Amino acid sequence: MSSTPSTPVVTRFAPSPTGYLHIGGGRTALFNWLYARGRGGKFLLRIEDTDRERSTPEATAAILRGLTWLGLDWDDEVVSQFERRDRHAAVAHEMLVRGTAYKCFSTQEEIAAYRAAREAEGASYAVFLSPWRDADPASYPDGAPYVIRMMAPRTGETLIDDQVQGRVVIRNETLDDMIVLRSDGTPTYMLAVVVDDHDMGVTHVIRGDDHLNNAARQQMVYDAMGWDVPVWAHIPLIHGPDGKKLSKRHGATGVEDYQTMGYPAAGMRNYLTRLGWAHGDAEIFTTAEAMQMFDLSGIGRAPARLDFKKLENTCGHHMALADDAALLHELEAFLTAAQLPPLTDGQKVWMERALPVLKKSAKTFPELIEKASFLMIFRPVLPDLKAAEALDAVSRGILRSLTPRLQNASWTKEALELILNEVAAENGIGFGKLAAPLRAAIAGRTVTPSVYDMMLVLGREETVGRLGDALS
RNA sequence: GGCCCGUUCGUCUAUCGGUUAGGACACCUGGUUUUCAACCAGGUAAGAGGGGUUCGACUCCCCUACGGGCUGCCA
Repeated sequence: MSSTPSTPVVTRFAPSPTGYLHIGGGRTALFNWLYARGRGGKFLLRIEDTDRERSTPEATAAILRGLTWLGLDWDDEVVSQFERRDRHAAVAHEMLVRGTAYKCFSTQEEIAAYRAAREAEGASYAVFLSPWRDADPASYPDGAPYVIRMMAPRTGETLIDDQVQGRVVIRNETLDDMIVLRSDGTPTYMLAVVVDDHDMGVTHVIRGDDHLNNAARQQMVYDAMGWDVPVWAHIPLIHGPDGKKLSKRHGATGVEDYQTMGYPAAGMRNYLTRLGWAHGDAEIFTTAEAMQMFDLSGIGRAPARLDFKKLENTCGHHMALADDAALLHELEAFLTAAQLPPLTDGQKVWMERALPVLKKSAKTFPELIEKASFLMIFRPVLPDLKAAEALDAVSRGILRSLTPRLQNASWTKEALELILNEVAAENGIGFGKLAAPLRAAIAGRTVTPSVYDMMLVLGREETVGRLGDALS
């Protein structure tokens, strides 16, 4: 590896804008981001939009949104690969001058025929060997279209010294002279990535292991141009819960899907970091801690399966750990993203009071809202079937005796505790028998946070009001 | 087909030749308790199979099986 320890780290994420940000891509971006940020380096973003047929500005916007939601910020301007096509072409021609590439006039039909013939011979592999590789320029056909092919070594082997996969050896005879410039003058991906990574000063290429084989060919381009080869780190792809490659039939594959499902971003980052990477027994950590700990050697070599239960658990920890004000903001952002009605001013006040308690037991925003349902509803509260059952005649009588005492109580947990215990004792019932109808009257349902927490959040006026509604 | 990569509890993983193979999620049991959670304590559960190397293999090598990737004038 040519980059010395003193070289500042530069990583990049380079998605193709052909759809939303895939969860696997999100994790790749996260790894690159953590690696750079943990070392005071740069994290760059490049959009690989050279395929004009499939690239759309909407997809680019979706990718940036996904990264932003995940909390991954990038340095410098976003680079468009397409806009750099002239530079790519210039490099291809420079390779021609250097004698590390050549013009090939073979047509696609000729290439197909070549392969078919080799296969008919029973050849184990059929890399195309261009007849123009060693041709005399004098024999070039006039004005015929041509591609520029890299003059790859035909013998020996190429070594990829990969930080995750180890030393991977690829025999050069299994690699063909790949095309670097198409007959229409546009660069191919293999050329464009190398030129861009070099020009952008990328020192560490951390990407999916579907590129592991490509690395060998790309390394040849670096060599052909006399450029420093970056540090390689090819990480395994994420699989679905069934161990198969993650695809649409698994459901959520886009980063934004996870946002609308209500996972907090911090939990998502933690989970994604831990998926396929480990640092001893560290499980729950902040992003700052992740930056400290993250290293290439901790990345596993086997594809990891997505586990929603663990994702939820991890998110639960981060929900509980979250700063209240920040959590409220994220909750509001979630409501918007999920196209749910925003909080009213009154609900917001209650939510601020409820958050310190509710966040401890919720794993996702939908769950948080579910637990906060008692403050999302308006008077008069309509009890559901079970709540109505809890409000039988006897219970209503007891609540009736409770109400006046609440009107004069100081609104603290201790004072309320005293009153409720007294009322329960006076009626010769356990606290549970009192809490059930009280809960039903306040929340209209039988599963809620603690009655004290609800009363404290709602305040005296609302609590007494709801009791009155239920008893009238 | 060829080439490349991978395989430890159900899942994510620790281990980097010598451990009762550890942790986390999930699951089960118990505790706490005003409901549901949360929380606390405990428990079940793993080295794909077969050969080597070695005093000793989860760890190193080979084969097989299974999974994945690449094999484009896509990225």
